[in-house]
Amino acid sequence: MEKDISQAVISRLPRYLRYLGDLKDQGIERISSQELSELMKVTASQIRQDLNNFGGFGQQGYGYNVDNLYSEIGKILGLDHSYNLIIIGAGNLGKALGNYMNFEKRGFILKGMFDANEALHGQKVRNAEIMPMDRLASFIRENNIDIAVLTIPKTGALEYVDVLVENGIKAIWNFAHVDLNVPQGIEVENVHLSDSLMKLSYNIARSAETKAE
Amino acid sequence: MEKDISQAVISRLPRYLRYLGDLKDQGIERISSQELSELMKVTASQIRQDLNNFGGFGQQGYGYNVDNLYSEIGKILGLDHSYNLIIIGAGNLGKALGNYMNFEKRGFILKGMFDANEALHGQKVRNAEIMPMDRLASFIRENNIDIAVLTIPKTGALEYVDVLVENGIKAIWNFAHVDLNVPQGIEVENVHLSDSLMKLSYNIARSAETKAE
DNA sequence: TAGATTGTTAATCGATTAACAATC
DNA sequence: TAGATTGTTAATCGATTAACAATC
Repeated sequence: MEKDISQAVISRLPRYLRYLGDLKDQGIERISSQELSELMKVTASQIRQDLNNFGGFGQQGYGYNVDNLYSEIGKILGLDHSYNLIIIGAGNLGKALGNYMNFEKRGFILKGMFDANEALHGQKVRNAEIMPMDRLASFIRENNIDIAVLTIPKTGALEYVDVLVENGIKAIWNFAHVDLNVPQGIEVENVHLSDSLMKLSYNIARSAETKAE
Repeated sequence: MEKDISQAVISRLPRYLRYLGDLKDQGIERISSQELSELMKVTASQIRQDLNNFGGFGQQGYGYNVDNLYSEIGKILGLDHSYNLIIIGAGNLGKALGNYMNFEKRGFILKGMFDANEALHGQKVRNAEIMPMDRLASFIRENNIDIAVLTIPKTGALEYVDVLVENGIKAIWNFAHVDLNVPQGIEVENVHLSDSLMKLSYNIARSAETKAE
C-alpha cells in the first residue's frame, strides 16, 4: 500500500505543470530544482520533496528534463486520459465554463448542459445542448458522464446531488455555495468564489492596518 | 505589534460565517464549539483556537451567541464596509461575476467593466457600463476603485497589472491563469480554475486506484 | 575524474488536537 | 452551587526546510 500523498502536494502540481509548460514553449530542455525554485518563488527543497513523492524524475548533476517532467506530472494529474463532463446550470457561469476551450484540451469533454429554465432548452454551448432537468439521470447513464459541474444556486445543488450519485457520477466540481454530502468514493472539489473574495477583503483590511502602524 | 494570523485560519473564516448565517436564519441563538464542530465536521478545538486569534467571543458554560459571532467574523473579514470594484474582461466569466448580486450584498460594489472588444462598449451589466481599455486609468482614479477583477487571458492580465497598480488599486482578484507580480502592499487572490479541475482529476484517478486494490 | 545536483534523511517549524484550569 | 463550556497551555502531528551522501 502506497502512502497517501497530502492534498498540499497535489495542490502544487498544477502550478509546476504550468511553469514547465512555459519553459517547454520557450524551448528550454533542462532545469534544476534551484532554477525552478527561483522562478516559482518556492524552495528547491520543496520541489524535490514534492516530486519524490511520485518517483525520481531527475538525474544527479543534471537536473530535470523539462519535457519529461511535464509529461510525468500530467500523468500524475490524470491528464493523459479524458473525462466526460456535464454542466448543471446554464447561467453566465455555466456558459463561461462550457466555453472554456482549454478544459477540452486537457481532456475534459463537455457532453451536455442542464437548466431548469425552459427558454434555454435546445440552445447550444459549443457542441453541447442545454437540456431540461428531467433528462439528467438518463443522460448521465447513457453518456458515461464522469464529472458534474454544479453552477446552480445551493438549493438546486442539494436537490440534484443524489441524482448524480445514483446514476454513477464519479466527481462533482461544485460552484454552489454549500457543502455537499456525498458517499465515500465520490470526489468533490469546491470553488467557493465568495469565500475567496472575503479572504481578499480580509487581506486588504489588514494590509491597510499594517501601513497605518 | 499583533502576531500574524495564518492564511489557514483566514481561509476557514468564510465557512464559519456561512454556517453561522444558516443558524441565524434558523433562529438559533447560541451554539457551543462542540455542536458547531459536529455540523461543520471539524474539531471543536480548532474552532476555539481559530476564534481566539481574534478575541474571546464566547462565554464559559454557555457557548457562543450566534448573532454576535456572525457579526464579529463579518467585521474581521472586512465585510462591515464597502469596496469599489471593476471587472476587466466582459466575457462570460466577467459577466457572471458582475451579475452575482450576493457580492453587492457583502459590500462589493461593481462600478464598471472594461473590455478590448468594441462591440461590447456601452452595454451594461446591471448598473455598470462596459468601457474601452483606454478609460481604465482615469476611471480607477476618479471612482476610488479598490479591487480589480481580472477575467481576461493571461497576456492581457500581465499587460494591465501595472496600470492598476499605478492608479492606486488595492487588490486584484485574479482569474487569469498566470502569477502576477505586484509590489508589496497590493493584495492578490488567485482563482485558478484549471488548477482546481486538475486537482479533481487527480483525486478521481486515485480514488479509482484505491477501489481496484 | 571533478562538479553539479538529485534523492533522502534529519532538523525545524507551524498547525492541529488534546487536556484542563478558569469562569460563567 | 454544580455543570457546562470556554480560553489557553501543552502535546502531537504533519509539512517545510536544511543538510549531505549518493550518483550522474
